[in-house]
Amino acid sequence: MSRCEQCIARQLNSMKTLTKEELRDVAACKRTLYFKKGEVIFGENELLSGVYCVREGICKMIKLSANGKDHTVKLMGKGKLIGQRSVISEERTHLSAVALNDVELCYVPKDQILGNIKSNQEFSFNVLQNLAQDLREAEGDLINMAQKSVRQRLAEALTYVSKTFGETEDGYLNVKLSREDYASIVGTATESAIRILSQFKKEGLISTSGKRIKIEKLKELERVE
Amino acid sequence: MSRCEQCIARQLNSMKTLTKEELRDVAACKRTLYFKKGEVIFGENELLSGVYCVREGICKMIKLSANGKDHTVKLMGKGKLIGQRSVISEERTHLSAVALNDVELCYVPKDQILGNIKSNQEFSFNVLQNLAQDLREAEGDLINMAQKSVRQRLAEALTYVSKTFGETEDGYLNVKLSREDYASIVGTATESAIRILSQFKKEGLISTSGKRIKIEKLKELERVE
DNA sequence: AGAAAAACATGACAATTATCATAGTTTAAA
DNA sequence: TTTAAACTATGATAATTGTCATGTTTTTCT
Repeated sequence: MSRCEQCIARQLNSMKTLTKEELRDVAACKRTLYFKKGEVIFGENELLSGVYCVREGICKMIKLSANGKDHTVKLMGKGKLIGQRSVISEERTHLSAVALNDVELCYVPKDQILGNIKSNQEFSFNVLQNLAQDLREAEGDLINMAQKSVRQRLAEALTYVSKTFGETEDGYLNVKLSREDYASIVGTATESAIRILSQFKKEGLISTSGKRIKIEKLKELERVE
Repeated sequence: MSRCEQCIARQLNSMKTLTKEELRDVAACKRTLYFKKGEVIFGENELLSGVYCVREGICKMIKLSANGKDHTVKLMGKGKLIGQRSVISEERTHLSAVALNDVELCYVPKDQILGNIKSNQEFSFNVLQNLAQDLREAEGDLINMAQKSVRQRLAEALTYVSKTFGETEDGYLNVKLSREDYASIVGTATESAIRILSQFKKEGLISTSGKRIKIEKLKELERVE
């Protein structure tokens, strides 16, 4: 009952370079897993025996800190591969993966992935390009953290969520994140995130309905100082 | 007159997985370049036609910011490959590379590198593992920036420089960095870096002689709060 | 629908970090 | 060796961000 050929993920990541036969082998050993909002897919310092491909929903990659306030390093939406880095470098995980909402994941054993890396040149190069891209993004985030204010970072987080995960017909962000989530992404205290979002509201840059957020002035938000 | 076989860099990066023949081809098209302290190897948003391998000296990868204060993303010592990411992802550079002291670089055209990636599975996988490693480090830096104080980050920068580039027989750091350099690495104002280094001195964690720095109490420095 | 829990909001204050100013030191170049 | 330039040092003050406390609103669960 393998349907890897039609899987959305195949359109979105390195899997698209696999041949029909390779894909059939992946399908043969994959498993579909479901996690509810808040459930932990894996923790820090774990050995992974495979990678997870996000088929539905969003996961957050987080790092716990001493004071209990964790930092969200990145959000993984549809088609993203989780655990790829750890499997490739054969190290333990250094981040946890947590379901941000209800998610459906496709689990592929690492031997299958590594096997394809060794045997399929195109797949291997595609994974390489993906990692290079991830690296660029990580360095970009690092620079943002170093050079921009909390206010700027929060504005960017909003536009990022809008662009990456889209908006409903009435203009609200598709993804519901709590203020605490935003604080964790931006790297600030929850109260600071709340305060700044309140400012954005007063300035008319965004509006809210409950915890739903709507970006009113994208251009201005992108130019926040 | 190719001496790639003996090159120090061959011990330290993916080049070590190349066959004798491949290495000979690399040697045939490589060029050795020299840059004096402060000279720019390449700037931001440039297209690279090859990668640079550090044979002697240290380069810093920096990102310019609006206010003129740039951020040092990483230091590249002996054996590190500069520009690898941009060449692999076929994007423009997003960082500049600047000589931190006098450096000797080995330039290898990108076709040579990409060719080896396509043809030598072991080389390709090694590059993959290197990128995965770089990614882990970048994410680690991001988390440090988000979760730690300037004081903690500066303490880490000192131990990092000590571990990575070593010390002279009399215990001073091999690499001479200005306070401004440290500030740029840590992501803070130069005055703040100066102030905190002064504190470290008062606390006996380090001592200085001119701009040379000696770590006196490594353990305590690693545990700075 | 109603109660409990979670999330949001905001004030007051503290801590950290940045900025500006000014002076002393070290380094490097003439 | 002298002299300018660069770097280091430190105080005073401002700006940003974090913490604690408290009350309100929204969501969730029964």
